[in-house]
Amino acid sequence: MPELPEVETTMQGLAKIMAGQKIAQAQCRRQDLRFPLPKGLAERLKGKSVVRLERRAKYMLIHLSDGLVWMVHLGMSGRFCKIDAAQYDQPQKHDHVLIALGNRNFLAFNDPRRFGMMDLIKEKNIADHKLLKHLGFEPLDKAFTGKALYEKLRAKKQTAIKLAIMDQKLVVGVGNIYASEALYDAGIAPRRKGASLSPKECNALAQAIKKVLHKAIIAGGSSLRDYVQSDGTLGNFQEQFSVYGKAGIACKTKSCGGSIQKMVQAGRASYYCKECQA
DNA sequence: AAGGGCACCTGCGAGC
DNA sequence: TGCTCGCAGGTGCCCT
Repeated sequence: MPELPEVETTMQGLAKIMAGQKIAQAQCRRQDLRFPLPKGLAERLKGKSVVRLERRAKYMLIHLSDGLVWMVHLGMSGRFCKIDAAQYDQPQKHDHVLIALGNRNFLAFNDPRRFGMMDLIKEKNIADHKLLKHLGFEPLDKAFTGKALYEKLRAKKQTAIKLAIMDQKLVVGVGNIYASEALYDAGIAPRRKGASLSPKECNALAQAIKKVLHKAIIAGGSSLRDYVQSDGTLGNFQEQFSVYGKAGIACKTKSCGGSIQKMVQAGRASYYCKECQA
């Protein structure tokens, strides 16, 4: 479910509730998420204060007062819900980890498919973490430019461009939805080989990635306010999709006369307009 | 060595 | 109405 915008808005929502607060209590109800939860997670969270939160790729890094970092990935179906004391005592079906904060706020990590993961690591080891050290550019960083993308794609001779931009080693945070959206915006066909893109096309694509992610963050942020929503819909952003999930619908570039096509790449749905994307 | 495919799970909607 | 099937927004790892 969550791509970078959802993780970013979830983290912003969490920050409003958690930052500066003490974790008064925690409970883990299932250990078996994507990976087993770190040993003694609940006990190790208890009594710590939340110093600050940051995002790296689709990982949320929650810095605690003892120099540990609580690392959370939402997987496909994970979300944080603000709950009340009653639900803390009687959690819902997929509430796997629960937190009671010093300010009498309660949070549940709910994840039906259990593709989410958590870890607890030392702050100084973040950069070396197995799941973090291979990550590529942050798409919203200044360093992620068309030139940088072009150079990375030199090494991606045979890979279709859609798969290349979803490769977290190249650029992080672009999932299946925003890959289709960004390629449409840049006018590039999803099946093109990565290495076939010109510098100009790489520039258009890098800008398109930034644009679609930024727009989604704004949409999610505006609907988030002071509670943690993250049900994946990001407010009304789905209504703003140009191609994702719109097979058979007329392309919004009316003059092209095309309609949105659906195909499967590496087992995942891709949406595009064959008139507008070459 | 890079790239494709699979596996990990549950829920939901479409179709019969 | 109730079942089965296919599909879902992530990603590490195995196999070729």
